[in-house]
Amino acid sequence: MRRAEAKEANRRALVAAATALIAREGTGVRLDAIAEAAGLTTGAIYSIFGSKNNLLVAVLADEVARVDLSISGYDPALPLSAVIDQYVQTWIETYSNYPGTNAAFERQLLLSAVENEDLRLRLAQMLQAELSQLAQLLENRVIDPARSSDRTSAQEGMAIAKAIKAVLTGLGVREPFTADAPGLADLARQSCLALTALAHRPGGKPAR
Amino acid sequence: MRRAEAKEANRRALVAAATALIAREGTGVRLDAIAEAAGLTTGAIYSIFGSKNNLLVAVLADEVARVDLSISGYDPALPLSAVIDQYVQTWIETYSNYPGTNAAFERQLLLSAVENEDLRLRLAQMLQAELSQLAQLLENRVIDPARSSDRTSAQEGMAIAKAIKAVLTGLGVREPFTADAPGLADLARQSCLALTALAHRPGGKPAR
Amino acid sequence: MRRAEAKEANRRALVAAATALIAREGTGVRLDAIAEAAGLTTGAIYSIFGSKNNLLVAVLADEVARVDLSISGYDPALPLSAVIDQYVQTWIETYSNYPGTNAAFERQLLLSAVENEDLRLRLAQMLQAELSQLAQLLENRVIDPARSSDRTSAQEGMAIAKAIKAVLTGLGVREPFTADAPGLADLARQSCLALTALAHRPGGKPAR
Amino acid sequence: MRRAEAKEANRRALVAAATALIAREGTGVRLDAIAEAAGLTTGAIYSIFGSKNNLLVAVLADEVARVDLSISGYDPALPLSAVIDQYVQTWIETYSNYPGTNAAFERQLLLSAVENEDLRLRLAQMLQAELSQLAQLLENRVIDPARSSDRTSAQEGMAIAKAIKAVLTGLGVREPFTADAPGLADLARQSCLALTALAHRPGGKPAR
DNA sequence: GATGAATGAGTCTTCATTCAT
DNA sequence: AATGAATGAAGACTCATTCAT
Repeated sequence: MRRAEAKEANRRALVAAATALIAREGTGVRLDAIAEAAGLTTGAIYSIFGSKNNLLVAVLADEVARVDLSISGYDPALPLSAVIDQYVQTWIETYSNYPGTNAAFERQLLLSAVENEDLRLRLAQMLQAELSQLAQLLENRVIDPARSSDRTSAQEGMAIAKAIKAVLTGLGVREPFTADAPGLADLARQSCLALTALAHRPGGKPAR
Repeated sequence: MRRAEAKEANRRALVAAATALIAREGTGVRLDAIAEAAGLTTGAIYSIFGSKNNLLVAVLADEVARVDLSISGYDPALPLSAVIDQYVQTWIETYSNYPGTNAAFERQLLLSAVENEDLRLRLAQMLQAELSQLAQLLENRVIDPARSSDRTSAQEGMAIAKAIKAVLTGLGVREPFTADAPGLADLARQSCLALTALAHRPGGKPAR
Repeated sequence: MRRAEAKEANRRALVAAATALIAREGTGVRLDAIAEAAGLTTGAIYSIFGSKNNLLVAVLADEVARVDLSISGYDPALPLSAVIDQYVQTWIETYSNYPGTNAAFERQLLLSAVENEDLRLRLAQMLQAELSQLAQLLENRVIDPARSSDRTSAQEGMAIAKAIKAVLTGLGVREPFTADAPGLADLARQSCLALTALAHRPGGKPAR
Repeated sequence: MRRAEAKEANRRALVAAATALIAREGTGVRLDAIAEAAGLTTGAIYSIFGSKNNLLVAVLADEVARVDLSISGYDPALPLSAVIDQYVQTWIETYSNYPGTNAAFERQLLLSAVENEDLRLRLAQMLQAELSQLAQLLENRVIDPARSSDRTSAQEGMAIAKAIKAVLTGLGVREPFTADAPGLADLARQSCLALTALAHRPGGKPAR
């Protein structure tokens, strides 16, 4: 089945080209540019995806899959703050490794998604999935090492997950408008750790 | 000077119309639509602003001015958490009062400014100003009412300000993709309060 | 109001250009070609008509108006056969004067109309109007000069009108596929006159 | 020779599918649609016919063959009006049996052939053949049963044949634009019978 | 200063056709 | 012989911008 393989390869090439170009120029990229970057023609895009919109959705789906893989399996014994620290660390690395690309890509997608129903639904779904994964990771964790019986409830896990996601998204979105890129990583880490306060309860002083 | 007055009135009408439409449809709105909403024609936009881009910049500048006015003068005696609470409260109200409009407007501008250098610079400047104001508000505040001598430094004020802004921006940007709009206000409040932990120091009690 | 006049002139130029080109090449003509022929640009077509389809409809409406004018006022005293003769004569002249153009235009429109709902409805309406006019012209006419009291009923007028229209349309549509263009006029005339037989009644032998 | 048989079967399937689709959607149908309807792929069309145009020609040729078969052998003793009646009856049946299909097919081909030289020549040839057959059928027929020696000449036969064909084509082409489909059969019959008047000569009684 | 008709470059999309398998 | 993925030319439509009135 050489045929199917070739098609799959082209499909991947197009998604990769699209991802890169979208990160740089936004979803307004011309199909010609994407096709050329993939060594194909616009017709191929239509042959494979049917429309520009479907290509965008495919690009998004691809991203979802990648994220799904990266957030798995943290040691169940880790306390809350350690898990958060590790998660943020991963985020920072991803963020720094693909200089600008990854974050820019998400920003661009967020932007277009507001005006594009198809994309909005997909993105909502993807973000929801990410959130659930993170919430699960933060659930049933020791809050204060000194009191190991005190663990995060599912609600707390979700609340912290939402707050963390908001902080990171906010930092990412605002990044192009701020001068001090260097301090970003630290701020992200400190802020997210501070959010553990959302789980503290009456034993100490409650956060609520 | 009737001429000048009329021009000024038209200018205002166009900025208002543009603000509303951008909030709803993004910066991709057609000039025709903006002109019509303002009871004028596209030609007027060129007469007054010279280009679509200049109109967008004007819209943004208008917003800056409005924000500058709203964040002023909190009682110097208020402790850190009270100031944050009040600030978030204001944000929530703004957010709810102009259903979607205000927040949507910022979202749209924030997101599309990435592709537009003119806009990016203006927006960076505006966001920086907002940030400084907020940082100043949070500076030299009592952290823990029990220890009134323990006050936030300028650095801490800035750090908390950045974190708060990130949380609020993140919540705003993600909002169109999340189901539970109702819980938004609470989450915003709790999260921002949790960020006071950024000011707690080893000597005092850790954030609760 | 120079503005409006200019627009109206452009509108007419576009309709004329479109009519001519459609006759020659069919409704598949490129908008560029039409615009160029009218000394304008494609944008003008969109400014004035909004879409290619609307232009086609306008072209059709224009044709309707022209036909409406040409079929009016035959002497009420003329007997049936004379009216038919005159009508066919007019048809033949129109047909010959615009060498191919007119007939070709109708043919082309008939063709595209089958696949274009908008056009189909308009054309149906136009053909219905034409038919009614002709039917009215043929109603209450003396059938046999020898028996001047014997006149066509409304039903008979309509039936003959339909038959005449069918013959003429049929001849027009088949014309590009027949060799003997010269005999066309005569055949049209004889055939239509023969259709008066549709009105003969029991006094002679009924046609029905 | 399994290969040849399979090819022939595919050929037939494609012609049948094309005929049906052309009837419904016109010659603008996509090759994909035709191929799919025939259970094949576009490549097969090129393998067998070489081009879309050749397929259309083949479809037309197929139709010619079918028509040749259907118009044969009317009783030589039948008078003119009876032959016409029978012919029209056949037409009406064909028309009604394949609801719309058959007539629609001819309509579409007739109309689109104008823009396609290959098709035009073929169609001209086919229509000429049909016409000759019908003319021959109408030649040397008794015009008025009361005067059996009065028979149609070859010229008269041809004239009536042309007129009948024009009427039927005209009715068929106009059909999609008229409301009263039910009356169509009757009108066709009456009109064609009225055309016998084309054979009446001064000596005999005038057309009734 | 405002009007609004026209411009025209920019893009997505369609589909007959090709060709390696 | 048939497949079906890719091609690429063609064409409709959008919209910021211009400019005569």
